[in-house]
Amino acid sequence: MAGRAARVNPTEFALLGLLAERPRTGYDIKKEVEERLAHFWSESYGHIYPMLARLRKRRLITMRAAGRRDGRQRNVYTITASGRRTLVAWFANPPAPPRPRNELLLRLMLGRFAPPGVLLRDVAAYRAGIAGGLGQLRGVERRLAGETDAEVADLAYWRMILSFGIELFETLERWCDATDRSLRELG
Amino acid sequence: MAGRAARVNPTEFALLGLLAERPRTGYDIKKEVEERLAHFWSESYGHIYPMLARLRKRRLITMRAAGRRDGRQRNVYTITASGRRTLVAWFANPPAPPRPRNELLLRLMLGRFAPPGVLLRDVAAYRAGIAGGLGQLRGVERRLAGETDAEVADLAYWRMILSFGIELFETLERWCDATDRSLRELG
DNA sequence: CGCCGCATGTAAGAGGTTACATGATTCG
DNA sequence: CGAATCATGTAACCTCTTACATGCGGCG
Repeated sequence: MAGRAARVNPTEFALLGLLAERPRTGYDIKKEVEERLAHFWSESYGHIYPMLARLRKRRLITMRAAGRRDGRQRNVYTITASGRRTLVAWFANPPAPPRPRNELLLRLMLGRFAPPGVLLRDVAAYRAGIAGGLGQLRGVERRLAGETDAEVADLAYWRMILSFGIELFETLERWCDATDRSLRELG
Repeated sequence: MAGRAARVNPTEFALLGLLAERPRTGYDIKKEVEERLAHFWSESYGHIYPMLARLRKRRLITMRAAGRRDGRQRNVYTITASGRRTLVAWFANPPAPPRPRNELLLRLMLGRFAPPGVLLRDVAAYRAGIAGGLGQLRGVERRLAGETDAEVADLAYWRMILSFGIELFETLERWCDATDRSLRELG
C-alpha cells in the first residue's frame, strides 16, 4: 500500500488536463500547447495522436467524428467522468524531478576545446531564444489582462506561471550578457 | 554544402569531451557527471556503456583493459587524435534548442483540478531540489577555490557555469517562496 | 555476515521526434 | 495557381532509463 509513487506519463497528464478544460481535437491541443504553454511545455503530433488513442482505449476520453467545420474532417475528444477522476488521482503522484541537460553549459565546460567564436555564437543564440520566450510571455500577459470572465483561481495560477517565466528569463538574459562579456575578455 | 546543421548526439559529445580532458573508465565518467556536472547534466550507465562502444567502433576512442586496481576489472577509454578532431568539428553544430518540459508549471496550469495541498507539496519538493542543487554548487565553488594549478581559461569557464546555476537557483528559490504564499492565499 | 563501493555491461521498454502520406479549403 | 492553414494519422527511428545479472574487496 505504501511504497513507490507510480509516475504518470506527463504527456497523458497534459492531454487529459487540457481535455478537462474543454473538448478539443488533436490539432487544437497542439496549437494550444504552442500558443499558451510554449515556454514550459511541448508536444508533437506524433505523440499526441497515439496518446489520445491510448487514453481512449482506457475509456478516459471519448472521440466523436464531429460535424465537419467547413467540410473538413475533425475528431473531437472529450474527457469522461472516469477521466476526470483519473486526472485528480494522478495529482497524488508527485512530478518526476527534471533531469538536467543543458548543452550550452556542457559546451562551456569543454570550452577549451571549442574553436574561437563558437561559444559567443552559442550564447547569442541562447539569448535570442530567451528574448523570444519573453516576447511570448508578454503576449500571454496582454491576453490575460483582456480576459474578464476568467475564474479568479485560474488567473492566480497564470500569474504564478508567468512570474516563473519572466523572472527566469530575465535572470538568464543578465547571465547571457555577463557571459558574453567574460568570453570576450578571454579572447 | 550549405543546409541543415547536423545535430550531434549530446551524450556522445559529453563523453568525448570528458575523455578529451583525460582517460577514464565508464564508472569514472558516471561519477564525474554526478559530482561535477550534476546541476546541468546527467547520464546513466545504461547509456554510457553502449555509447562508449559506439565511439570505439568509430575509432574516436580506444579501450585498454587496464591493470586492475585492487584486483578489480577496469576498462580505461582514451580519446584518439581522430576523436579530438571530431570533438572540435562537433562544436560547429549549434546545440539543439531545449524543449521545455516543466511538470510543476503544467500542474499549476491545471491547478483548479488539483486536490487541496498537492500544489503546496509539489512546490515544496521543487524548492528542496533547488536547495540541494545550491548546496552542490557551493561544494564545487569551494573545490574550485582550492585549485591552484588549474588553467586560467578553465577557471573562467567554471565561473560562468557556476554563476548560471547560482543565479538561476536563487531566482527559483524566490519564486518558490512567492508561489507558496500565493497558494496559501488561494486557500 | 552483510552492506557498501567499485566495476562492467545487457535487455526491455518507455517516451518522444521526424518524416511521410493524404487531402480539403482559403487567400493572395 | 501556389502557399498557408486546417486536419489526421502512421512508421521508422533515436534517445535514454530502469531493472537486471555478475562479481570482488573492504569494513564494521
